[in-house]
Amino acid sequence: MDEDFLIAMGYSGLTGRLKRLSDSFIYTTKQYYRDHGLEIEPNWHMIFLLLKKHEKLTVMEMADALRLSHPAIVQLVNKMKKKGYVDSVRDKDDHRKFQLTLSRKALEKLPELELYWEAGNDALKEIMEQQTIILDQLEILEKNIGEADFRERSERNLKKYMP
Amino acid sequence: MDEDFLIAMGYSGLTGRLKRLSDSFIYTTKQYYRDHGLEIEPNWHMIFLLLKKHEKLTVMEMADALRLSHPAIVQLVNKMKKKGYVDSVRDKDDHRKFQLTLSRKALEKLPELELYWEAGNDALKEIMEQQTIILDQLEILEKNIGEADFRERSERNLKKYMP
DNA sequence: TACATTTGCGTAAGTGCTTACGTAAATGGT
DNA sequence: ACCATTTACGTAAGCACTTACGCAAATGTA
Repeated sequence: MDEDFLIAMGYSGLTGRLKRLSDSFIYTTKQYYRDHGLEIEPNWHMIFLLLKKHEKLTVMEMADALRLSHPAIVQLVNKMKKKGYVDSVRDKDDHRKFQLTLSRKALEKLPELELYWEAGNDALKEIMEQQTIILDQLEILEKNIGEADFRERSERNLKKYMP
Repeated sequence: MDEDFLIAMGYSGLTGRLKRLSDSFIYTTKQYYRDHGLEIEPNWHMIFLLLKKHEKLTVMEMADALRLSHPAIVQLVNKMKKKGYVDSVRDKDDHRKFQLTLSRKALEKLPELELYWEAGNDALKEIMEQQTIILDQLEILEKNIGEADFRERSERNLKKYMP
């Protein structure tokens, strides 16, 4: 059994492979951070970079920018707050909102963190063999899914098989 | 805020995009199955197809074929057993092992399930615009990660930045 | 201005993977 | 034949996302 069955499956192996690949990045990144005593989690760098660029954002603005659900952001940000990387201030005009910013601690740590992320990017480039094809290909998938997702398309195609 | 920040991030957005894409497949597939009253979960089709091909396998053999950890298989298979799709028989020669097979119920349902999977594959082909580039590109990533994973490579690259 | 609707955020429960650890059965060396 | 090591499987805890639901604040409408 030395063949990778998911690869052998062709099209229908794609979704499993995406999950497997994504997880492999997440878990090795976690290990990487832990080895160096960094008290951050794998996906926090999205938030760091987002807040570095936009200064302050609300939960919904972040969810919108990252195309994630708002509870995903809430969970992420809560953990970052607990570690003291994110500050949260209630909006004066709209009391439902909280303006989120990078804390002083986050700004101080940022230059160091960026070294680790830079090394990660280099690793990524190696793995991608210095090419961006996969990024472009993913963008096509994302665009097509945006127009009609996997469920909708499956539904339509199902009619061909079940009259 | 109409730009997709993960895409705008370039290389460093890749891992987040893989996660997002993978999840989108998982959740829409779950919805798809639920809409049609199928009592199966998104990733069970890997097991169905694997056992269809190999008749009977142990947990470790499956983990090996799918390149997943053995607890992943145990969890999957336990749920499938609970729904009556998988039978488990203790190996006569090696009492640590269990030989897993598709149940009678699974074999009866298989032809119907395969229609739904076929429609899903067609959807996937649409999303991929009838091309296999992305599959080939993923295989390159998988191969390179197999040789040295993201953590190892990051570690090596880190030395360039931290003398 | 009163009231229904929308919006922002939060919590709960579910899914699926991982790593870490534990136990029992098989294997291997002397 | 014994004991240490390896292998197979299982369980527990953790992480990251989702959908579903709830509440309070803002908005829109008559």
